[in-house]
Amino acid sequence: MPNPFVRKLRHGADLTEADEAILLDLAQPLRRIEARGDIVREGTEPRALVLVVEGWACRYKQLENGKRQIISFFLPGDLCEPFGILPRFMDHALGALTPVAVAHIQPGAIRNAARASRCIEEALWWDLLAAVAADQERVVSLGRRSAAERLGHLFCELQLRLAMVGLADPDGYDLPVTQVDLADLLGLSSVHVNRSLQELRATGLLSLKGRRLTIHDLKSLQEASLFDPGYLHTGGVSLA
Amino acid sequence: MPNPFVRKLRHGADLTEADEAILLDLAQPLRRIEARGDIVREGTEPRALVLVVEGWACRYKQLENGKRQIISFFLPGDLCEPFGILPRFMDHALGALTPVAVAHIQPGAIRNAARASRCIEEALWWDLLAAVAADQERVVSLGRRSAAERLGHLFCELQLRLAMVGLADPDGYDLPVTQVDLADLLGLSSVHVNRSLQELRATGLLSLKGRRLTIHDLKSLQEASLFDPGYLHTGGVSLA
DNA sequence: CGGACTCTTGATTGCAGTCAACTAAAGTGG
DNA sequence: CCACTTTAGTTGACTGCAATCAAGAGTCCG
Repeated sequence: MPNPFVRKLRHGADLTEADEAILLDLAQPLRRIEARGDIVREGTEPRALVLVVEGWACRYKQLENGKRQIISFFLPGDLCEPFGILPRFMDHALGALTPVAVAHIQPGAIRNAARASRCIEEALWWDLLAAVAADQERVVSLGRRSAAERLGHLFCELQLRLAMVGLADPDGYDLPVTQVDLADLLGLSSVHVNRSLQELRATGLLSLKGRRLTIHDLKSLQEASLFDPGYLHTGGVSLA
Repeated sequence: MPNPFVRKLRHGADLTEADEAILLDLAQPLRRIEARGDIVREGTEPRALVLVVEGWACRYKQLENGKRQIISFFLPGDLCEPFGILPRFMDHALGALTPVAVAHIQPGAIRNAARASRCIEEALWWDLLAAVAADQERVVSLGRRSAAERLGHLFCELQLRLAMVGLADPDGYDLPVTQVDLADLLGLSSVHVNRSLQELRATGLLSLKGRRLTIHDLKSLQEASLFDPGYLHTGGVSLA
């Protein structure tokens, strides 16, 4: 299986073999982090962009009052910050939800790759746009969707994103996170996540057993969760 | 007063006069939209990036169930989408909260400006990072902060952002939006916003009368709202 | 076979939503 | 200039979703 980063970017532009070689080169030396470890701690000065190659990670913030909010999930192939730039310091942390392997990339190297190939540039911008769209859709979930809708919506989103890197079957995928993680992403308590999951199972639209999520009726689940399958811009973008 | 776009970008890099001239040129022909009108409707194909020059605007999504969620506020000087790219279609709408004046910019023109000057490139990336950070902080608010904290946090954020374009006094600023708008941004009902505002006024940290917000004790308000003044990266970024 | 998570369930509490009525302010038009 | 309308803000009563607290069951793993 090719590198998930390359594999995902193919959805954003028609990459040539040369393009793919450049990208593959970027995603090179791997660092492994154990489950629940921090990839980058809050408040530190980042030295490189983080690309997730294996496992699931997240961006999160630990509040003074003890609560945790996960801002985004990162799947294999996901860049944890916008390409092209490094923040002066981390205003949030990057954490591993499962054991992960990451690559560290210099923004300069990515910008060079983008300059070298119009397709790479297009693909990277497309990826950035999709990441931003997913985060914004999370705002909508947190603000105006019920607990069950939030869960359903997330499951639809993950189905799409995992499919792009070949990690989803047509009827579901492995969901290697705990209910506490889901709660911290969706702004709920873990108890309420548990009850809402039961509610979803009761609809017959999906099953969740162990770490395996099976979606029996994606179309209906999307409707029930107010999910718009187009928002990740799977159709690409235009550099205009 | 100089153009707010230029004025804001000065915080992200040391722009030369030539840089500023280029940016000013981009922000040129103005289009006016009445309060509550749409700048760009959801589902349409955008033809240019939108830059807000005067007035307040927002990104929002209208749900099937009738609810509205505002995803971000845009102040004078704000670009409504990441520079450098156009989405194929709008998965959300851009609306005017007050009468606004906007400029339409071609992503190609912006990318050219970024290529022409390292400082412009740096400033634009810094701006993108700050916009993303603000959106992400909103996720934290929606997920894990109480109603009063959300309001207080927002007021602190706006103080900072407005100050960057010279639209805030040291002790407050004009807040030209309704309580319904605030509710739709913060994921609350307007009734609850009203009550939480009274609660905030009762603390003595701020007053809000008519369209004028006065912050009596910014430091305390920041602490009460779990606000981290550094998160907008006012210290700049590094292209590394 | 502990021990530590994770998940599940029950009981209770409370924050925030909904519904509804009313006030105040600001237009609008005859 | 004054009825009339519209919009924004305020208040009260009630409801309900989701948080919290607490305890028990299931699972994984050293």
